[in-house]
Amino acid sequence: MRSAPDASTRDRIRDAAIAAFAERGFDAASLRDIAQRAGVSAALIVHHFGSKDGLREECDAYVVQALVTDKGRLAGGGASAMMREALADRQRYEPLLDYMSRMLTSDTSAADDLFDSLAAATRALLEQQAAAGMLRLQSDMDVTVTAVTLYGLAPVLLRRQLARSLGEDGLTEALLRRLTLPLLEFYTLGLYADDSLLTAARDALTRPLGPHSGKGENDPHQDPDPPLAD
Amino acid sequence: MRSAPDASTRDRIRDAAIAAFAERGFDAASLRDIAQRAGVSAALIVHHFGSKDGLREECDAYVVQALVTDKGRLAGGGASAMMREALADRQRYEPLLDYMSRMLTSDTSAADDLFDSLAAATRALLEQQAAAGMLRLQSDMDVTVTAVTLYGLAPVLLRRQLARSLGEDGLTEALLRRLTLPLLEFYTLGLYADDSLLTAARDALTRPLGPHSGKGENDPHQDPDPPLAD
DNA sequence: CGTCACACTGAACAAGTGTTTAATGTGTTG
DNA sequence: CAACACATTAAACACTTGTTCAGTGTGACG
Repeated sequence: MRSAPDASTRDRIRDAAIAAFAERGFDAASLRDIAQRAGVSAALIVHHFGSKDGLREECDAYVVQALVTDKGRLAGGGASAMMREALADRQRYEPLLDYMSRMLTSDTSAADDLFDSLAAATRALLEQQAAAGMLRLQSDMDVTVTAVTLYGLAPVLLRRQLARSLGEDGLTEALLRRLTLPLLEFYTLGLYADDSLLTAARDALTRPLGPHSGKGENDPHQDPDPPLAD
Repeated sequence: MRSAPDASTRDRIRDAAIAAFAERGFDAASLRDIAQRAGVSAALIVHHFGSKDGLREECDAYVVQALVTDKGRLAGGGASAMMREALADRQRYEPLLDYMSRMLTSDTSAADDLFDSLAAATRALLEQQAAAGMLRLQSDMDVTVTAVTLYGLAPVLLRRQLARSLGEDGLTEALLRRLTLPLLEFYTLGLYADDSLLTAARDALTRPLGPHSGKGENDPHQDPDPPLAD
């Protein structure tokens, strides 16, 4: 993350730290590395932020604010808006997305806050669409909100694999264009042509108790995602 | 000549390393930490694996094999089978899932191999279902395969957030049960009640050139996931 | 002017890192 | 037995880490 040349020293350090943490991870990025990027001494970082952990906390807070709070950027669009923004100003947002990815898979409370914000934005969007009659009736809205949030985040967390798997070089505009229709078809029509899997799972779940209630090889419940065809 | 090398010590070190890497990350897990878990000295690890990086490579390979190759565990079920297995033998698979999560978001070729294996398993499953007439016609099968793989992985990578967000404590069986129907409904019926978003995106994409082809505020293309209601 | 505050630095420090070395045991083999 | 191969270790090594320390420069304010 490159900050404006006239940015305050504190801000330059923070931006350099975000870039370094995003690029190499919190442990691997050293204070001296960050200091060099920011053009200052390592001691000055401690002077300003108290400790490396203090620096991290400030970076966490800044990234959350930049991605969520700031301008209510996500309030309207969920994770998709994030990716569009990232494309529009790639130099600026790429480190933020990298940072966010590392954050979301870490066990920090800042990660929890970020995810909650994203989920809240997703919920707001879905409720707005539900009010407009665009949404199919959901059997468990909390699960839907969480799942849609997860599914919106997956291409960001795994964007390297996503791009590589489809022969693109990063989240290019061409790639997003190629994803658009298939994903919208998925969201509109689903993946399956009939409801055989669905009704089978429904039957299995409503059956009070299986033949032998233990966890056999063929569990009654289908599960997250590519559900099995039994 | 040489009696069969005492594999048990090597294996104990490898397993301790996988647990340590999964728990604290590759950088944060020290050789001495791993050595202590395995009940050996740090020097012995280097003796057996050459270096910490050598140890990592062996752990990577082992995890890939345990998750993918071994018994063709995933060949039939994609990421969903993984989670079911993880539930069935939690003590054993939890470190593997943690390790896999860190692996998939790292920039190693082992991560690429793992993802390719998972995608191949997903493709096999989808093609089998397509042959059985269960699948809706896909406009871009490669995108579908990649997306379904991503969506299957998301609950694993973000399982902490998934569980926390739904008030559960980890990937419990109760949580998987609760996810089953909503997700299958999603895969069977989609999220939206009509195709307004879909046709709007189709129109926008097939329109040869927009009013001003630059990247304006309202891009022609919808994008990954919670698509905007324009 | 003095002095107070503070951004800022190079050098040093203690702790931890991966790795090397020299040595010890221990079993197998000729 | 002697000779060797090899698992195993404690100790040392060179290096990096986050942090501290003692100081320098500079600008504001009396």
